[in-house]
Amino acid sequence: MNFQRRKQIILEKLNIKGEVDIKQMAQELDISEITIRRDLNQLAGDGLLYRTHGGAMKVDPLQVPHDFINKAAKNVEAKDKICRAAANQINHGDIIFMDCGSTVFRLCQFIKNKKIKVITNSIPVVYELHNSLVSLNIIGGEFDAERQAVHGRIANEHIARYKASKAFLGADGISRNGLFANSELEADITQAFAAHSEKTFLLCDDSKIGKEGYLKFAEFTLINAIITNSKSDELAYLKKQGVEVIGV
Amino acid sequence: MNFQRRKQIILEKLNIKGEVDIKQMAQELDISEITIRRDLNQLAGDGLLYRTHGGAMKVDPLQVPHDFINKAAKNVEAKDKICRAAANQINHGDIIFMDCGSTVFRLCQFIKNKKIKVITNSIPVVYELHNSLVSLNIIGGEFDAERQAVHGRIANEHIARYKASKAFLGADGISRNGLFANSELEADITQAFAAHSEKTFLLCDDSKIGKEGYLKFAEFTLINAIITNSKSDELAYLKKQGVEVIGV
DNA sequence: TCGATATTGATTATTTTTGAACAAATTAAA
DNA sequence: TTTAATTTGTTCAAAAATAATCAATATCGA
Repeated sequence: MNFQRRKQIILEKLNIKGEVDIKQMAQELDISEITIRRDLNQLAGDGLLYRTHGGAMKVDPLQVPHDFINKAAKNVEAKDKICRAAANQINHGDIIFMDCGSTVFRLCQFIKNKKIKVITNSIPVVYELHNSLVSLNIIGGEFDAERQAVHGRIANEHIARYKASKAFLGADGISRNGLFANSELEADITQAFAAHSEKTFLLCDDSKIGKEGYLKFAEFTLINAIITNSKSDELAYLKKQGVEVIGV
Repeated sequence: MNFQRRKQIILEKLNIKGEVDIKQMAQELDISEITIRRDLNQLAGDGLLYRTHGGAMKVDPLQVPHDFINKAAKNVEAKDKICRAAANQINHGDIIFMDCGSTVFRLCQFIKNKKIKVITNSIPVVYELHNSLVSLNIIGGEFDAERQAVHGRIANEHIARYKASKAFLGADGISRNGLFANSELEADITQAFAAHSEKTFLLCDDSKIGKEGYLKFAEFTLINAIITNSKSDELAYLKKQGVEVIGV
C-alpha cells in the first residue's frame, strides 16, 4: 500500500463522510497510525484537507459566507415552502435570473439537480451552485460586500445582453402602490432583471406583503407572479389586477 | 520480450487493475526489477502513468488537469515567495487585474490589507478577498466550473471597459518563443488583461520557465515583468530583450 | 563479419518510506 | 483550575525502493 493509494482512499472517504479518524483509518488499512498521521499532514500541507486532532476534515474551498447564511436563516419554514413552489415553476432547459435576496438564495438547494442556466449577480448563489448540474452565468461589475453581490451600471448592461425565460426576485415590500426596495442599487437591478425575462416571479414571505419601504421603484405590474405564504387581503387586490398569486 | 511488448502489457494491466507492482510484474514477466522500473519511468515521462514507490498507478484524465486545489497546493513555498514579491509591487490606490491561475490566487493573502481595487474573473479570488479592504470588481460571463472562473467573449468585453495600472497573471509556460496556455479560454483572457493594463506581471515558478505548452498565444513581449524563483538561463535572454525580471 | 549502439542485468550507494519510542503539546475530565 | 488521557512532533533505526555505475548481451547497419 503506497502513499498515492492511501491518498486516494483518504480523500475519497473525506468526500463521502466529511471526516476521517486516524485510529480507524490505521485499522482499516492495516498500517501504523503514524503513517496515516504523516499522510494527513502532507495532504493538509497541500491544502487538500483540514487537519484536526485525531483526524482530518474535508476542505470546501468555496464556503458560503456566514453572515449571509444567518440572514437567510430567518423565517426558514416559510421561505423553504416558497422556494419549493418556485422550483416547481422551473423546467428543464430554462434560463433563469436569480437576484441577491435571502429568499431567492434558498431556492438554490431545490434546483441543484436541474439542467438549467442560472444568470445571477449573487456570489452566494454562485457558491451554492458551483458544482451542481446548473450552468452558471455570473453578472459582472462592482462587488458590493454588504449584499455579497454585483450591482451598478455595468451589471445592468450585462443583464441587458440576455433574455431569460423566468426571473426569481425578491423585494423589500409590495403593495397596491408598487414595489419597494432598500436601496437604489437593488431597485435598478431588479428592474433590469424583470425587463429581460419573459415571466417575473416575486418571492416574498408574509412580512413583505402590503409593506411599503424606503424606495418605491416600480409599479407592481412589473412582476407577473407572486409566490408567498401570505393570506393578506392585499393579495386579492393584486390578483384582481392581473398578478398571478401562487400560495404555499 | 522487448520494450514495446512490455509497455503493452503494463498499460493493459494498469487499465484493468488501476495499479501495478514492480516486484510482481518482474516475476510475472520473468525479467529483472530494474528493467520494469526503467519501463515505468519512461512511461511516466510520457505521461502514460503515475509512478509510485514500488510501482505505478493509472492516470485519470478526468482528474487533475485543472483541479484548482491540487494546483494551488503544489510548490507552495516558491509560490508564496513569488506572491510576497508581487505584493510589494502593489501600491495604495492601484487598480489591478488578477486572473484565475493558482499562483495568482495565493497573492490574495498578501493584499488583504491594501486599499486597492481588484478586477478578477476568479471566484476563489472573490471569496478570498470578499471581506477585506480590497474593493472588488467581478468579471461577468459564463462560469467555467473546471477553472472556477469566468471566461469567454462577454468576459473579454468586460475587461475592455477598464484600464488597470497593473495585471498579475499566470501562464502555463514561457520561453523565448512566446507565452503558452492550456486552453484558448485562458489564452484569450490573459491577452485581454495584458492589453488593458499599464504594466503586466507574469507570476510563475521555475517549472514554467522555458516550458512550451499546448498553445502559444502571444510573444513574450506581451508581458513587462516576470516574478519568479527560477534561475534559468532563459531568464537572462528575456531580460536582455527588455523584460524586467524580479527574482525571489 | 565487424563495430557502434541500445538493451538488460548485477552491484553498490543513496534516498524514501515506514515504524517505534519518547517528550511536548493539546484536549477532555475532574 | 488541576489532572489524566490523547494526540502530536521529533529522533532514530530498519526495510524497501531507487539511482548510478559498470559489465554483459543483443540488435542493427555497413
